[in-house]
Amino acid sequence: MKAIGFETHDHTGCVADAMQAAETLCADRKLQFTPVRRRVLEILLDQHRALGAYDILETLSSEGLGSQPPVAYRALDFLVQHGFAHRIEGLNAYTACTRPEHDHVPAFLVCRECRAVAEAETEMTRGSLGEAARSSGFTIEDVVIEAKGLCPACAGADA
Amino acid sequence: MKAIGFETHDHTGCVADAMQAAETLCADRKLQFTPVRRRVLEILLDQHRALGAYDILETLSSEGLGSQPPVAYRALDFLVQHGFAHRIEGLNAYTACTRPEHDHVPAFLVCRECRAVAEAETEMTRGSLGEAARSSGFTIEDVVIEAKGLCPACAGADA
DNA sequence: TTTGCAATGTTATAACATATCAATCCCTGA
DNA sequence: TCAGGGATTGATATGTTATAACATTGCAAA
Repeated sequence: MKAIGFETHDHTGCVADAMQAAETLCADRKLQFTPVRRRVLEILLDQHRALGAYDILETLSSEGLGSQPPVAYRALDFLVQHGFAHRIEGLNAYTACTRPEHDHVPAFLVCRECRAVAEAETEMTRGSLGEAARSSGFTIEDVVIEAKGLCPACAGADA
Repeated sequence: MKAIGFETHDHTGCVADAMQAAETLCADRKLQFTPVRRRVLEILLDQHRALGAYDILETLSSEGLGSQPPVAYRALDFLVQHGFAHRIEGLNAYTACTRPEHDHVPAFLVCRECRAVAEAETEMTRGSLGEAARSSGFTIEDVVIEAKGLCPACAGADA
């Protein structure tokens, strides 16, 4: 139970809502929202920060849901693939998506201390990068935008 | 000897120029441009694509310049720290900086096939992200922007 | 000469990720 | 209802990237 977008909020409700949304989306798209996948998303939502695959695996393992790396990676791949989670490249870690409903190019604010993650909108992206790409004949398939720094809580703790 | 910005160019000259620039900058800033550091930058420049630390280590090792991982990582850290190279998070790899002279927030076009890397300018960045950061009290220290896709050469090879 | 400091050398291990193949589940059409 | 096929899981092994920890070297300032 940490920061989300670095503000406090009704966390229990936020997790429940997100899980409900995921259930619905999976049903609509005829995706199998299996126990492991469900639980991994729950674990990610519960934290609002980036977790490594092995962090997740540890929790799964303690709950008898699987103990080998592929278990965690498969579930994470599924969640990322379908937009329920994002991979944070700068940390080799994963975080729940705060807006699974609509298609977006996410940008992240990632705290290097506590690994809290806030997800921001980005209008641009296709703009300045898109031009550079077009003019050189490069085909963009995916864009990653991550800002690393200190969240309010950790900045305060330092001072 | 591959693409740079995905166009052909005078590669020998480009490497020599970049090395010369690095020499000068190190002298100005009283940085030790040691043989291993020099050679690693050369290796990166020679390729214009992202190389893993172990790729580099292999070359170093074959030349008697060191055979253990820390050798490569230390040199890469130095180069990245001082702006002579960038880390490509999306590949866990490294590439030479094409503009070490001026301070910039780089954006990369990274080919997922051949790992060729083009470095683009970004005017914005501080803009939309900066606002989100400010309003939530987050302190940005570093921004990573990477677009993954297909370079012209690899897109052509597919078709 | 001593002391300090940056860079190296060296070993070991941590952390992250995937290939492979067998077994099982679950939907769907006959 | 049951056979087939695709998706998912189980399990083992291994590959890849990165760092901790500690010893040593080399140079230069005090």
